[in-house]
Amino acid sequence: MPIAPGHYMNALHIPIAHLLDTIGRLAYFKGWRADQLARVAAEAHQVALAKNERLAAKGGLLDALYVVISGQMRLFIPLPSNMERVIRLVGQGESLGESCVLLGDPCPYDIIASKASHLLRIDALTYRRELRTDPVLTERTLLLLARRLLDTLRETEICAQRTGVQKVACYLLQFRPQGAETQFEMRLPARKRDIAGQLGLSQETFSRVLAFLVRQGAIHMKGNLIRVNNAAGLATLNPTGCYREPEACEKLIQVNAPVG
Amino acid sequence: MPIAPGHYMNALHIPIAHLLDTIGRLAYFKGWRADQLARVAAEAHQVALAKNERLAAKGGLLDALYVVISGQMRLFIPLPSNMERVIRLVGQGESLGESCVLLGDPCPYDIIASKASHLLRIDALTYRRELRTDPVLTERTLLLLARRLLDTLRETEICAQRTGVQKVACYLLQFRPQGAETQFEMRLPARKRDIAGQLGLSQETFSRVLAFLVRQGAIHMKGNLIRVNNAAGLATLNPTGCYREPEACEKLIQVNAPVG
DNA sequence: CGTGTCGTTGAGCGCTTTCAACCCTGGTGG
DNA sequence: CCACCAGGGTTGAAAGCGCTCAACGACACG
Repeated sequence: MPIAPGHYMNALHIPIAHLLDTIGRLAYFKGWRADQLARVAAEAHQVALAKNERLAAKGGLLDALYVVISGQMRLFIPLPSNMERVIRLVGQGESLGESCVLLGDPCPYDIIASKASHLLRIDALTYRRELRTDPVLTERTLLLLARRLLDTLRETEICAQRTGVQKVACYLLQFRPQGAETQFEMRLPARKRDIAGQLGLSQETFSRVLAFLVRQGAIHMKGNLIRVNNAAGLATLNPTGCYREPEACEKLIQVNAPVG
Repeated sequence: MPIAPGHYMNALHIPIAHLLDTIGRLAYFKGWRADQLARVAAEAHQVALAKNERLAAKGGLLDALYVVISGQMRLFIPLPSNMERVIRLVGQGESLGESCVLLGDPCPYDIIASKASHLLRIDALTYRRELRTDPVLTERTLLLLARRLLDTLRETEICAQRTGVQKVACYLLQFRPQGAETQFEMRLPARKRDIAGQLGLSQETFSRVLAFLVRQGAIHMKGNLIRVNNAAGLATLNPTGCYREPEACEKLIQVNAPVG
């Protein structure tokens, strides 16, 4: 349902009385002191975004920290050919914009709501004031950025793989739980098109690779739900030009030891 | 020149008396208090690495912060097919390892000396103690990681470009100084092979793209020194399969408006 | 003058992209 | 209840681009 333009980005959906409870339950604010939460709840603004509405553009100014109350935001670098290189998908309780606010740098990506979303907007001045007056908070933020940097490097590693099969294998194996040796289930955290953009693939190639893995028996797929049958085999799968000729694949399956 | 194995990683090259002055001049320690510097100089160890010697392996433990006193370190993700995806080149006065030390996570890349190098090794306990006891230092580190995260995103943007020509163009334009509209000079900060690894290209492709840009008149190259003739033109260059057939390129140069 | 490192060039293959059409599902309104 | 539509996903055919392997050239060093 489209929202009237004037309604964008300034709706107040949660009554002030309940806002404190709501944000107190968000993962981002875990461990904050009561007085800090109260100040943030009093000073922060709420932002409502319709699906596909843009919060910021690459190169623009980002003068606030945002915390996702509900919905999902998509951070991506727009490429020639209308493709998107997805940097991060930000879900409920996660934050975005720390680096830009702290350094005053222009936003390095486009930010768009991938679903109808509800954000908390913490002004740059407010944010920096809270950090400055509480070393504990500064340290927490330091750990947050360290974690995000390592996450980004993991993405880089995935994208560095040469073939699509290797990329998808690396990506899926990220979700393997502790102790799950060979089999596990997972759910894709976004549209396949966005996952593809995260792996540096076109959605068509991503689709083909998944279909190939299903044919090989390495995974089983039903909508967004994926069951990995052979985690060890995934990493070593040979992408031998196989996902173009279904019939040639059938032969290969019979030649090689079946994975299922 | 090979160094005796026992000599690796424990040589003391700078007398204690001069160490304090030496590290005080490094960019990383800019703004540190005298007493902090003194403690670090007293407790840190010096590490000498021969060219191509490894400091840490991907997946291994990294239990110290390192600051480059001299030389250059190469951080990269090893790929099947013996290729390297270079994450970062760390030069004099720069540091590495913050995220791993702070989070206790395994090292996300291999670390190898790309030249004979001299490092300062600050133990994890020492490092965390200094951070814990000085909020100013914590805040400085926070800004450092924010900067590094944005730098990593810029690398991601470069690597996300579809064609090699676009990658190289993006990479070169990074070095454009303020106010330099169309022309500027720069020096490649490492071996071409490592730059290629940073762009997600093979060294052969990188070489071919540079040769193509020279033929087009977009740049001029002499060893590691590159002069960009037409910054605006670089970004819009069409990679039309041209760097495979030199004679076909010649025609294109005459058809299109010459860039030089 | 050998030797090793670094960079360049050539030929061929293979993977990914591109553009296109098609399928499938859920929501909507008559 | 069903026709219709939009969004998301799948599949096909063709072409482009980069990788691989190999050989060669340039240069510094001992």
